[in-house]
Amino acid sequence: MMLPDSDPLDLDRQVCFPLYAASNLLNRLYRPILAALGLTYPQYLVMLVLWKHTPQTVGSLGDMLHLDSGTLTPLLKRMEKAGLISRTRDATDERRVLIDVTPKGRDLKSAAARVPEMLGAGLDIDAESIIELRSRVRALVAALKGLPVARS
Amino acid sequence: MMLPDSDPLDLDRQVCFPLYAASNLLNRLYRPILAALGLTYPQYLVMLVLWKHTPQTVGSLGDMLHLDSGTLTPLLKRMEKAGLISRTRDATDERRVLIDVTPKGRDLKSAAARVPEMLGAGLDIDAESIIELRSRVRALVAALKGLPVARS
DNA sequence: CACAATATCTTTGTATGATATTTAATCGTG
DNA sequence: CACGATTAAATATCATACAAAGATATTGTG
Repeated sequence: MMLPDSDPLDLDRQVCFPLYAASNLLNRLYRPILAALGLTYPQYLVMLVLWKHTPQTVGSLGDMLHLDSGTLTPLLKRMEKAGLISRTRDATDERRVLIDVTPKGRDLKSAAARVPEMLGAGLDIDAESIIELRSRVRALVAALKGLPVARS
Repeated sequence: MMLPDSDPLDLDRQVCFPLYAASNLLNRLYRPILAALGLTYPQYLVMLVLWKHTPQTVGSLGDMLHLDSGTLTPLLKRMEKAGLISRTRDATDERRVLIDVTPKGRDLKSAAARVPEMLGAGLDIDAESIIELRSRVRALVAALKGLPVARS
């Protein structure tokens, strides 16, 4: 994605590149903090969803996190192996797999509550900037989801 | 007293999640377009740098793209195998590897010039929003780079 | 000059993510 | 009810990313 001025191949003019870099850098920042909980960042996102509402299907998790089953299935299997969640075929519709938190997964919630503040700690950015940024990025995500998906 | 919407574990309140989602969605959008050029998104970023200034070392590419050599080395090897770049030990300092574009890599530039406009095409976002977003994300990236790296 | 500290890149192991393909279950329609 | 179309997950393959460890080369300092 590009702004309508000058050299279209200038890294500094790209909008996507800072987003890509920010995503990588944030993941790097989260990693050691979440590792203490035995989680990766996408696994943490799955837990956030499950702590709000359970059970979820692989598909409903994918809708919320914008990921598909090809990514989620192996990730959820690792979480199951770690004892954080359970995966059960839905008796009503055997195509679906229901994802639920285990007691161990539920226990993690209190420790996770401190994660957001730990992240913000060293970050030299004011609240207004963060809120404005969040609003702008959300608008972009909405626009990206609204795009007609190219059918092959 | 805690307001109901101030739950720190609410997915909707996170700043990082929209950034993560936007990055994934953008990569998904870029993929088919760049595939026509035989590039992935990070490979495209490497080419953007090289088209501006050459040669680069693995380290200088990493500084600019915020990636480390553990990510770049295999990526650059694939690009070398594809004939887009060359990798040569620096005779002056044998620790360093100089990365340069091949004629084939240089030829790709004209085709790549149309990539940015192809991306923006279906996106329903006005220029002001994009500029504001870019500015905010850049500030975040700068703040993230300014953080003291947590030593384990 | 010796040699420990540093710098640069590579390798290894683990975990994402993406697309395409496959498998199994359910739905819709004649 | 039959059966093709659709849906939901799982699987296969490829390419990132990261941390940590390893291999070389260079630098700095006594």
